[in-house]
Amino acid sequence: MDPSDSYVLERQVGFVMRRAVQRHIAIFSALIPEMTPTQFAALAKLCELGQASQNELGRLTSMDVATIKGVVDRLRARDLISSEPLESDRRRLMLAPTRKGRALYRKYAAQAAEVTRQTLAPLDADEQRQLMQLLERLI
Amino acid sequence: MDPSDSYVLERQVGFVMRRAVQRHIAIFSALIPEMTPTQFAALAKLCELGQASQNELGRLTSMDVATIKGVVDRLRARDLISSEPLESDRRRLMLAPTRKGRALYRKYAAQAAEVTRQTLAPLDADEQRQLMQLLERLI
DNA sequence: CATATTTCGTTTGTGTACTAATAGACTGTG
DNA sequence: CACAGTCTATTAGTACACAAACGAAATATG
Repeated sequence: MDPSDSYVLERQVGFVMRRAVQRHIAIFSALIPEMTPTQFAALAKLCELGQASQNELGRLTSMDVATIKGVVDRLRARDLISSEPLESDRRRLMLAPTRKGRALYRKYAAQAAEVTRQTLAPLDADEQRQLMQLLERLI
Repeated sequence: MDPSDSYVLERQVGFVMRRAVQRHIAIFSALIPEMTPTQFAALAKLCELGQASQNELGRLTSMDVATIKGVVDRLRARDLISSEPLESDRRRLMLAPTRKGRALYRKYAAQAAEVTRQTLAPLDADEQRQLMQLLERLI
């Protein structure tokens, strides 16, 4: 049997999702050139929480330990978050947004919501809700 | 205004898509440990076409010129594809799957389709079709 | 109390993915 | 023919993303 009977690249979810993510990232970096989507996600979650350990922040933003470390390093290098070892558990590194980090978050929070709007713009309101619900059920 | 009124990480398409892609990649690498999704996409498209230039293959698999180069390098290093400068246009690098590459593609084509099935498994047939159509309209 | 297990952060290595810059080769137009 | 613009591939640099392995610290269990 011709393998192409069972496999057509363009019909695979992975391929379609990869392309959709590419478009989303392009929109994001046009609207928020100062940061990557991942960096913004980490900063936003940390602003929402006030503070969190690195590990915790990674879990809440769905980032691997190695990934969150890199993201935290870059945010800290830009003085957007601060880190301090925890007294009561010296394995843990408590993170908190700096004043500068909170300001940047406030500056871009509306823009970040706009990124979602533009990404979903080809769909009407009903379809947007459907897509989000279907995607959430894939996780 | 509290920024969290307009921005909630978990409600952003980018975040939800990133998580869905993470799950998809986990399923892929469980079923096809020998190759990454990107490498399989390139190999599959090349098997479908018979041959293509590096640039052309990149366009057809939605990979940047720098990205497709790395993918091609790794496939060539494993002797899954061959490359040769084109006589009639010495800028172009013609690629073709090797016998080994075609064999590997045949071996995994059905598995790759199974990856899509497992990724979409939480949805019924109708919802699967809906999701694919909605995602395609985002591109 | 002692030790087995778990947790947290780090490091290394591999593989996308993009930008920007460069060089070489082709094409079209004056 | 000349040369401006375009196309192709490469390189360098930055940033996720995951696996695997490690040490240090905390916790659980006997």
